[in-house]
Amino acid sequence: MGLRIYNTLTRKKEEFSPLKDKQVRMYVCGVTLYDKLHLGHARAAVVFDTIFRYLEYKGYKVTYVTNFTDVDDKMIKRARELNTTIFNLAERFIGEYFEQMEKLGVKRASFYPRATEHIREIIELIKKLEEKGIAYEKDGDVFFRVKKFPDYGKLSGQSLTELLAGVRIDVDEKKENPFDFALWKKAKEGEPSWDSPWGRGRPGWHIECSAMAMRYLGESIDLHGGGKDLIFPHHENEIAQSEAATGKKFARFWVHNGLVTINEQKMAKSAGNFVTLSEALEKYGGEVVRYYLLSVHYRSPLNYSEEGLNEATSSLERIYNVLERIEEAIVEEDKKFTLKNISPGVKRLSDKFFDSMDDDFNTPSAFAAIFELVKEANSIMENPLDDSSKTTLYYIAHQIRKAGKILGLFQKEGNKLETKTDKLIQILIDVRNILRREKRWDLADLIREKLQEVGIKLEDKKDKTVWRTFLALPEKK
RNA sequence: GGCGGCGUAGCCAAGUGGCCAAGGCGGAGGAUUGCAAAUCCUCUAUUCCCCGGUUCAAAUCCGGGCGCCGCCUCCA
Repeated sequence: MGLRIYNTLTRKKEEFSPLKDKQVRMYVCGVTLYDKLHLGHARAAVVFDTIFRYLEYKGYKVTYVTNFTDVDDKMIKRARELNTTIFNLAERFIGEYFEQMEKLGVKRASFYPRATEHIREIIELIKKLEEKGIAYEKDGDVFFRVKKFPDYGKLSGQSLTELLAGVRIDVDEKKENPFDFALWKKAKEGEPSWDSPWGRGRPGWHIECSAMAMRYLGESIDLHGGGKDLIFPHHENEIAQSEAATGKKFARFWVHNGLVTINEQKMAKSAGNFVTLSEALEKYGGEVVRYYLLSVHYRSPLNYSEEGLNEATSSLERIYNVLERIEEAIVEEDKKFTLKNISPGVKRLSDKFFDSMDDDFNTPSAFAAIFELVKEANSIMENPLDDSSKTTLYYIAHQIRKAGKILGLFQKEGNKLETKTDKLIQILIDVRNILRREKRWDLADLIREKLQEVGIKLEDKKDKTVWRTFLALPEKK
């Protein structure tokens, strides 16, 4: 079955295929490096990372580019407030960005271009538009003439006339049309600026993405992504600039993730309602946050709640529990399977995972498939195990790990403490079991409680006691 | 005002014409257990915001309400 992706441009799910055989060129609008990341940024990063991973799983060679906006009004303002330069500011937030992305299990993209490092490409692109009569210069600013691009509005589903009817943007005297947008901005006193044919200045926001996407991926790309809030005007303008300049279709699939809300309102710095990514990571750990972000379909809004994160913790714990139980139940030589030894029912469940992912990356449905496998495995382990059930168990564990690799989850290994600690825990367990035999429950329970406090959980089975760490929780120092 | 979207159990959340409306969290009861944890079994939406309509058949399509959200200005 083929992968189907919802395309904002056509407003329907379409069969995905790249322009060039098995190569996918994908560009996702990244972040502006002026402040801390919040959960909204995390969502976009995790969603597109999952898409990236799934495309690779499907056998595509993916070139994934996501940019850093390192020059704009906010950067300049922030740098001034902190009495530093936009370059220092950028360095600082890039460091933080990668640190947090790693915790979220976000793989490195192929390239992370920065606007300030592509001024030449940006200028070239603007010149091209100027030559075609699509861009016009006015007192050192350069604007895009939207009237010259008949398709303007095709992504957001609004025609220029409709847009003009509801116009509430400040009318800029320099612009011929209120929807004309800046390609190049004349430098004001003390602002970072670069030489250009129109004098000292800096790029407008939208142009950097067009220039960098083309620089790394070519004039036509397969998939372009970002948050839903970027559809208009950012992506609309990217299309206009790029297609006006090249005469070619800029991106075939436009993919937009839903926004994170809090109390049903969009999470945003300006409104003051946001949860920083660092707070969430600290409290719940990267894997729980990632699970939480993927527990809702990527196009739907996600309303932040602590309960949601707590539920995610419990759910993740359930998955790790079964993986550990299977690990305990089988030995090395059971770790093989041939598909024909697996019952059709179990196979169907693992297919359901991939069918769900094929259906516009339906992760909630994919999780359901995983939980059905979890139930099946636990259920098998209620009874004495024979070769066939061990094979099935291994198959299930294998499939869950495989699914986890795509989702960026379930990759931790349990009970992996250094041998000495391992032995110490075993000593405590042995002592405790002696106490239990002598029915000295108070002491036995005390040992269990104390171990729990340091993150080690004991489970008394029929004939043995096993210990686990809390894999779903953030590591405590 | 224009454009896009949402409303499914206590909570989260799939499902867009047809078996008993997935799955998770939580809760209740039972099994197991010294207790706990983990796990299993049963139960927890005769019904999908409301009202009409189309159809043999609708949560799913159409019309009309009500409520909510996003974009139209920087924003993942």
